[in-house]
Amino acid sequence: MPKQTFFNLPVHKRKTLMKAAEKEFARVPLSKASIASIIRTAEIPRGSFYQYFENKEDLYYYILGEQTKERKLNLISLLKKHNGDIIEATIDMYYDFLVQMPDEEEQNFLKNAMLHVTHKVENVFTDLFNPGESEQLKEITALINKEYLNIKEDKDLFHIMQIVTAVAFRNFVEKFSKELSDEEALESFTIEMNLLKNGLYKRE
Amino acid sequence: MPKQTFFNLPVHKRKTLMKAAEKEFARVPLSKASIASIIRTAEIPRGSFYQYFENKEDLYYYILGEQTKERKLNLISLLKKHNGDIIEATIDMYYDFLVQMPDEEEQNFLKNAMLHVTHKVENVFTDLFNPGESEQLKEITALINKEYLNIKEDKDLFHIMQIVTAVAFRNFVEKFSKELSDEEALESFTIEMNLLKNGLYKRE
DNA sequence: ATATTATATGACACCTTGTCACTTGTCAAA
DNA sequence: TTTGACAAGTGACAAGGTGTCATATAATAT
Repeated sequence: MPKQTFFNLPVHKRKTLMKAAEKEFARVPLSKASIASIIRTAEIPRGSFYQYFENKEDLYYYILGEQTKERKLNLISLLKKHNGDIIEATIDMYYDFLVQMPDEEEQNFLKNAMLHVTHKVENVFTDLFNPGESEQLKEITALINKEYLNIKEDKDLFHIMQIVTAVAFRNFVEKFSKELSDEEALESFTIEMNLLKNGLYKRE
Repeated sequence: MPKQTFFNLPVHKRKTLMKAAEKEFARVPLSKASIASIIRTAEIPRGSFYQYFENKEDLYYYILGEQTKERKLNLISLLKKHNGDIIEATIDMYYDFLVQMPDEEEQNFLKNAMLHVTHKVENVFTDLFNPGESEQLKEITALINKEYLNIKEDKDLFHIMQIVTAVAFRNFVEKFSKELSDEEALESFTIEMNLLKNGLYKRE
């Protein structure tokens, strides 16, 4: 987490810094990103950077976390739209990602995040459904229609969400790494989501 | 890929170098690993390193690839043991990983690989089933008993393998990141594998 | 007005990487 | 055995990065 000093900053300065960081993380993956480059762009002295953040990663995961907040809201509205059908909501979300992704910088940022995933990055994405989190999680689980689902106990819901996000995540990565078109990516994704719904094994 | 020069090296020297590299990659994740440290341990000059490898990553993915070869053989034998039941074979493999993992260094190496996954690392793991690969893939797909599976076309098999590996992989990462005991990890994994078999959604 | 605390700053020590001019080894042909 | 050509070995070096710290400055409380 950024230090308090960062949050005390005048909005203008804070935004400039974030902009510069996003630009750098869109340019190259985290491991190749340099603080030097960020502060050059933002025109702040080196010492100041360390006044605000522990290090590169601190800043990076902060940005990623902020983005997740928006995505969480999106998921909630999609669950409502699809009567709590978690798979349909996920498919819709996947579609939004592919088609609605606005500027190129944001796309590159995501691409770099996906291709050079660290566990933390993946968590930020799957944290959409992570237990022990905010009240938002409760809102989400309440929205999920368990009628559809093949679960006995409540904790099975957690496993289902783990599976859905793991597969969805992998599909994003594939989309970028194999440079699939939106249509190809969506087809592949839909096939896998249906396999998840119905089971990989034949019904007896 | 390492350069030819590396393969021309006397076995002794090559092994020393690999040992040193494995040690370094067990110590810290790829992004923090340093060539300087490797050559210090292996007692080879800096210039030589670049005679053998493009860079850190080149060496790293080579090691990871070598390890995959062994794992592939393991999978083949497990498929035979389980009559081509891909889920049962995967569960068995997961168990082997957890329980049979020999020395601590190998464990740390894997841990670092898992927690700081890049797309390439994940691929090395899922490449167990990647299409377009060796004849071994044919051997593996031939071994898989499609009777069990809920597939119409042959390409669905690919999707099934993607799903199984994505979920298995995620489970490994969770095991390390949440520091689960072998029993906990295995329980979670088995639940998810069964959900995959039978489907996340209720049968109508 | 003064003390206290928060913020800003950039030079610095230290570390890494990848390169390159140069040395050394190898081996087949003369 | 000499020679020459090519492969391999070597370490100093430039370029660039990180995190820290002593010092300067601003802001705030007393």
